Amino acid sequence: MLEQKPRYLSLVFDIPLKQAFTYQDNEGGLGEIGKRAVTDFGRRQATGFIVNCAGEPPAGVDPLKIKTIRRIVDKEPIFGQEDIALAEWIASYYFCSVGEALAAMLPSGRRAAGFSSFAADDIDGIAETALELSAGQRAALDAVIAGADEGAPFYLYGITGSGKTEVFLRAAEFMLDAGKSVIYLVPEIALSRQTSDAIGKRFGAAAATLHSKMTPSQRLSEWVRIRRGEARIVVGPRSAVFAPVSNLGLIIIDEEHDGSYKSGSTPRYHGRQVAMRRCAVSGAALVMGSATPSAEAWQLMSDGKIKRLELNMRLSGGSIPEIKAISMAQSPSCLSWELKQEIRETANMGRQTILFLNRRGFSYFYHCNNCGFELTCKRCSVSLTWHKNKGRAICHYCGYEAVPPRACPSCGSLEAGFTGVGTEMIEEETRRAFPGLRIRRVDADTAAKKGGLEESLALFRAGAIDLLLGTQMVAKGLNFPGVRLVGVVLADTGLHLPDFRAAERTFSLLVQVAGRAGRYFPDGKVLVQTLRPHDPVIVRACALDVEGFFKAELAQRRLLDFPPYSRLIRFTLRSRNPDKATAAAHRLFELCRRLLPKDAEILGPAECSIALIAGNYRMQLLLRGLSMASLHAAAGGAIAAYEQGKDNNVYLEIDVDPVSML
DNA sequence: AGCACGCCGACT
DNA sequence: GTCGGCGTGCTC
Repeated sequence: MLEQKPRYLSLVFDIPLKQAFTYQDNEGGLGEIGKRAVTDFGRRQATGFIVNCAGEPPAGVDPLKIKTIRRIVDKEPIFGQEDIALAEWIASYYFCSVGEALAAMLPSGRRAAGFSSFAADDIDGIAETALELSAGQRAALDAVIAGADEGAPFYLYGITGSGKTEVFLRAAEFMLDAGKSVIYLVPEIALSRQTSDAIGKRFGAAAATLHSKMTPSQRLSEWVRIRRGEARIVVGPRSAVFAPVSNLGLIIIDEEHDGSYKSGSTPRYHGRQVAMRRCAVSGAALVMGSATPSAEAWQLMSDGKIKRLELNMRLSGGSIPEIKAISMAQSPSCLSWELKQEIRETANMGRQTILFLNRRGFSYFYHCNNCGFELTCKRCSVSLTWHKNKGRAICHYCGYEAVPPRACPSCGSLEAGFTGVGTEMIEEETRRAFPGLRIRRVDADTAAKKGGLEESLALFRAGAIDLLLGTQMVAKGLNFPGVRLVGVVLADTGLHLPDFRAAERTFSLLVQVAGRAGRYFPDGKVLVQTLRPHDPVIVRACALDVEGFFKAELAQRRLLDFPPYSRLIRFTLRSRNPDKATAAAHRLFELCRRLLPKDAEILGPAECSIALIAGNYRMQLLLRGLSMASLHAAAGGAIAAYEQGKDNNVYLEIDVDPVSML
């Protein structure tokens, strides 16, 4: 009996519409699940993904409205059933459409990571041929191999230079030998030509790389090599977690704590979360690693849900540099006498300095210059942000408002108020203090210019620059042999962002900076300027006391019900019209309140920390609960109801497990 | 998200 | 008199 050809195709599109659209197959009848098709969609043409084929149109579709496909794009399906299932999981977990999820899984993706990676040849000890393993490395590798099919993820916890990379590579080799495929995730910024080249040399033609400097056609050809099974180990950033490998055996997540694993645009997925899902579905092993794990990972390790493997020996025997906190409490200048002295000395030695500012522009927080007191929200424990127009300090989590005290509430000093520090200011002052030095500033603005960052770093490496001044991005490029001194201009700026992860990020950054400094210039010095040299976060970072930090930080998180002791879903409502944004936020709040489970609560609505972006006013609402499942159900219901009576010109953004609260 | 249709303000 | 602002509605 002749099998009836399916004539009706269900297509999804890369737009926020969650429904599928039915089309008739064209004459050739080549429509198949997993292929793309060009269609007439509304008044334009659009490419959609075929997610279903049937002999009859689905019920509820007006047959008169059904159009015919223009053409089928792909000869062979680009997505298998398991890829579509993963996209459906992403769509339901992150509240996006299946089409948006599928688009993100493609090599050219939705906006291909626009970040410019730079030539930090941070090969982190990757050797072309396998090195002799230390006892610690051997034990870790054996554990990974022995437990590879048991299900629980592994975590290689150890300082920079303890040889995590070599263990990752050996585990990868083991999987490749067993006929399986490997995905090796690295943070966006650290991924350089040299890193991928080094891994490429180690694995030869079996390796594929997907990095941000590649052209779309290069990405596509790598993608095809992976799909065909020619490349079985894939190295890349967040989006490489979707690499179309068959017979997945292992996913590696290097620098697990790194924020670039969380997507900043729809679909707002977390690479680690997707990796866990892929591994769970396929039975593959998952191995992560960092010297400074995320609080979530640390908690899972404490609970034994992630197996912790410690690597605590420094292979090269390199020493940890002296890390010193310098109090800026009474300093009239943003460069302390001591830092200036060290810069001068370094220059006299013919060596180089990196000055590190962990935030661009200005940030304001209330601070007492006499005793170090800071104004924070009692409920949310985040800094209150100064609103000049209202004359009030406001909590951006719960909306709490306070009139900032004239005198310090703690010591009564009048030397209290809102302080701000910016890159431009530092640059100006540094140039004034050291007219003879060749100084270069590197930040998002200067890096935006084509090759601006590359050029600066090349000049720095060549010794044509004496002092490099920059933001986060220089932190990962600290492996310049000519550098002697690393100065953190003001550690507090990151510490006082209105974000419950502020301490974690500041700590992590300082430890990473110090770890690298010691690795690449063992005679080096690290000076950390701070308004509060006795702040436990600063003290523990300078002592590289990760255990101590997490003990205190997790106690605090538990007290305030923040992750990892709760889960979050964040709603952002933006509109040109502030009243509409506010009204929409209150309406969504009401809808959430009605559906809210017992073990959950709503924070807000409140203005976002950055309340006005590009003419859009932003309000936020935070759903917090013990289980993501129940939060999810409530959020889903609220969103559906919200979209029924859609307030026009208000855009709703949903962030599940948000990483940045700004 | 696009894209078109549609109705009110300052310009060749 | 029109160009153009963006509010509204729809996409098989």
